[in-house]
Amino acid sequence: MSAKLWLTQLQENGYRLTKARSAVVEIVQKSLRALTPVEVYDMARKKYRALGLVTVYRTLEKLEELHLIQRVHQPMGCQAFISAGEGHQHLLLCQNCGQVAFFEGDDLDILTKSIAKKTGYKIQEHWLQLFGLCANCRVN
Amino acid sequence: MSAKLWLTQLQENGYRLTKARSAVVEIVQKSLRALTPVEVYDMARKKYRALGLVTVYRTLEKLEELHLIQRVHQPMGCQAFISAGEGHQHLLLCQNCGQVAFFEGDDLDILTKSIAKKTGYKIQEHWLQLFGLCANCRVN
DNA sequence: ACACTTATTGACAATGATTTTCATTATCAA
DNA sequence: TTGATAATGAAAATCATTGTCAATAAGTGT
Ligand SMILES: [Mn+2]
Ligand SMILES: [Mn+2]
Ligand SMILES: [Zn+2]
Ligand SMILES: [Zn+2]
Repeated sequence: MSAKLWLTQLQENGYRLTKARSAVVEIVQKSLRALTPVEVYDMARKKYRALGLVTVYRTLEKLEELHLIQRVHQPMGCQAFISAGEGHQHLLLCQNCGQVAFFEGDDLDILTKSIAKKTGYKIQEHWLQLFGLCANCRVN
Repeated sequence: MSAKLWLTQLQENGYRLTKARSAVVEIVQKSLRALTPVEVYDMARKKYRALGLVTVYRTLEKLEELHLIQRVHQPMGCQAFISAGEGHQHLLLCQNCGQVAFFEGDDLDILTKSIAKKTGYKIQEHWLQLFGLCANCRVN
């Protein structure tokens, strides 16, 4: 999905198209690693100087609401966002450079059924996240 | 593990045994759901009125350091702690009452190997967390 | 039991992150 | 072009966490 499409999505949901939003979207959409609000602010201000940090927060809020981005939880902190995968996907994070890869096709059915039986819980959701080293960082 | 054992652990690691710590430990150790620092503060103050919130933070810090508690990440927030499981375990959270259950015996080897091959990543860790309804909340 | 050393405490202040308020501005439908 | 109003950035407010510090209490040795 391109930045243009994100902006369209915003418009289609009744939000106006502004320079501030464009700048934020452009940064977040193409980032390969999760960014914090301040990081987005710093980077996006290179494209649009007048941008305010508050607007970054507000824009991220809307992008999350539209499922265009998702929050990334990490040992070091949980306030970073990354362009969201489509459908049911999971994250694989490089512990060195932060690069995020998506993967799908996990089959946790057997596991969840077994856990459900053992614990008596009705399982409705799961979070799975892998950590490691990306191809680049692995060699260096 | 009992509250008494936690206090012993603290002592064995050179920390002194105090009323403040006892109160915090007693609350956190027996809780079936993850508690935030303020929740711990409110609950522990019923046992020890003079307790300060700062001490709760400091005690939780030490308990985490000794792996007696662990941070719980949830959609609503990531600043709650629960008595830690032993060894490699995962969490199962009740979305209604917050009750936490541990489980082990997940076998993600096949999955991680497949992902490693596909992505080129070297996988070193994983986070797995299940969400659902506990036996009680399921019926009510 | 007592005295001594020093870790621990709670109050308060400082910081950092996020949210709210508000007057001004810019978007977009008419 | 105009007008209604969503969106903006600055500043202030709130909330969570961390740092400072003088007073206190835990544990050690006597
Ligand atoms: Mn999955
Ligand atoms: Mn596991
Ligand atoms: Zn990397
Ligand atoms: Zn429940």
